Amino acid sequence: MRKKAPTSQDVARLAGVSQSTVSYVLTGSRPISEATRARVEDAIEKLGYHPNSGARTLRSQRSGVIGLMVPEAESDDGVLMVFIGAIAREARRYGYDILLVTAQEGAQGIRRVVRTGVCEALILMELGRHDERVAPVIESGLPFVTIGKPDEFPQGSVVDLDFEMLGGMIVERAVEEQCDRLLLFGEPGRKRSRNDVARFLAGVEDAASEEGLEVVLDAVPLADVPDQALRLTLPNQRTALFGITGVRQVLFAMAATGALVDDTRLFIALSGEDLVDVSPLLASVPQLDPRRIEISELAVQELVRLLQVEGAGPRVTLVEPRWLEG
Amino acid sequence: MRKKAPTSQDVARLAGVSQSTVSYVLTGSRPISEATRARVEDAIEKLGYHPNSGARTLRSQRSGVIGLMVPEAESDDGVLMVFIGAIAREARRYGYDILLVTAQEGAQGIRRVVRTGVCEALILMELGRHDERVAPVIESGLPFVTIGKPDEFPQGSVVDLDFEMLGGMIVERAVEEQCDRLLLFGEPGRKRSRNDVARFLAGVEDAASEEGLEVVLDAVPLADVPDQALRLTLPNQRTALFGITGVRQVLFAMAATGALVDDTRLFIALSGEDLVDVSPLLASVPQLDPRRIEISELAVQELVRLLQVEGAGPRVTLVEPRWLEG
DNA sequence: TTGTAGGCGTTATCAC
DNA sequence: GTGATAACGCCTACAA
Repeated sequence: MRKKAPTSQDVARLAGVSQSTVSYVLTGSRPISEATRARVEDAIEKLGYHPNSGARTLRSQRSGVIGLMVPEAESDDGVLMVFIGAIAREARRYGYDILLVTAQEGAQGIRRVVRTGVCEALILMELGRHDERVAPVIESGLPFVTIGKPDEFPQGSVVDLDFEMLGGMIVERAVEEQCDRLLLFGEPGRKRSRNDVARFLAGVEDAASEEGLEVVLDAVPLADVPDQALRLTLPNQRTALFGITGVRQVLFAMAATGALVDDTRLFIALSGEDLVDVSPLLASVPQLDPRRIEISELAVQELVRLLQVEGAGPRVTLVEPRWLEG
Repeated sequence: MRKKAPTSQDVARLAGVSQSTVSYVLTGSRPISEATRARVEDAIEKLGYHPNSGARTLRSQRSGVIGLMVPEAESDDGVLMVFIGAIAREARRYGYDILLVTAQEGAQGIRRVVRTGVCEALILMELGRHDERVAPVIESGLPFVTIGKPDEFPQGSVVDLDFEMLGGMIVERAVEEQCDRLLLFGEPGRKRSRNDVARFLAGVEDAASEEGLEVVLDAVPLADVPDQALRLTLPNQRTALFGITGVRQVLFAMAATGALVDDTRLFIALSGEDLVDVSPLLASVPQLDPRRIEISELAVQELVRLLQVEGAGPRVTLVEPRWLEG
């Protein structure tokens, strides 16, 4: 048997004040004497009162809900879950809830959550280059933040990893580690069209030409990894191996061929995927932290700023990668 | 510049009917003549009208939002994302949206989304044995479905994998594959306290005693996998290796020691984690599909039934595992 | 078959 | 410092 939730009317009655006073206590939009505030808060506590979301939304035009546009997860995608969890938690810290909008719904879905007023702001993840969902977002006029830097985006704020710096950092590290060559896997060459990959490669190339480091792209096409893993290293050289995606496949193949053993000839560094689930052994491989939690939290904070600070304009925030040593 | 969304009033004006008629066209709760219905739908189309969610919720006490209680994702957890994505998509098919309620919010969070009326139903994932969040859910009287079978749960519906059958299936397969022993990893022995693990082991033990198969639990404690992988097999025996969690770690360690090669002595079968991201080589390992997508969809369908079918009672649905061959 | 009107529970503008 | 009161946009009896 579901009993009706108490209303502010009930609270008012119990506290012996008018209904509007209850409202003012809640919103704090008007000074209230200590005495009555206490009485009202008592009554709220006693009744277990929570303001009705529908009514509040209807009246104030603010739903307290942020729409999160999530990409279609292809098979297991743990990375995504890290973002989503962090976003949801951070949003709650500011009193907002997260509503999922799946990529599958497309532009139509955006239009729906916007027009119905379910969401008062949006966070967009993994936008394509010319994503059909961008138009309705901009048209809606709602504040939004994208995680992942699109090519151009003057209308909403952007939070992303500084991929260019990431490229510079791995080059720098390779040099420090006495390496002559840097092998990049995870198809960075072929996926150059992606904004983040392009920025990463730009960072690599800039730094490499400055340091005189040889860079080999797509040294290990993921499909052929098993065959090629042993050929990665050259005699009398030390080689740095770095990748952001496909890390597990590459390491697995290398483990199978025994290539992981010789660290006089091979320096491995990684980014992007959690490796402890692959093997505790890899805990000692230096990793460039892609800082997904920080990025998620910043995205929420930025959105809250756009929502709450009068006249706040969009801006771009790039988060610096960090070395995590085993 | 955010332009106000059109209201049903606007639609009514444009269609030359009363506001209530628009409402009736939308809800279908009253017969409408073809002529006016067409005019109204035209106007709706023309204005891009979507009914205001706040108003509808306030009036009807139904928000069209399902709360999804997600567990705290420890590091990368791709499995979770599969559930969440499938749940969100299926919910949309029935006109519902998914709102995230993080485990971190605890019982308080449940109470909040319930009392404020943001959610009209709940899906609960990964409940602990005596989860503090259960009480407020039951107290709320809202319909709910749990994914994962708790020990006892007469109040809400349950959808879960049939873990007992899973246990039987791996034993049966091991026997078919001429194996003398079945090694289980992923700490099934130690985690016997978990309901699903307990059911799985019960299934294994029943079938094994019937078939006369030797079963070894925790043969490979995950932490020691590298050392033990080679000792797994015995001469002149064929051994079946099966695990649900920690699959990647075990396989990686076995790859490194070369233990994967000899399939005359080893039969590997797995469940629970996607392995293609570890290596395409593993695509040929037979897997017991834990059917997460089906479970997610069923959970939503079950919840919709509880919501929409008058007098519908809670029920338990167990989904059968399936063999996926490479 | 359609229109009129009341109210869902808030917020916020008037008054006092 | 506090109390009435008018919307917010929709649903749904009640009339016609």
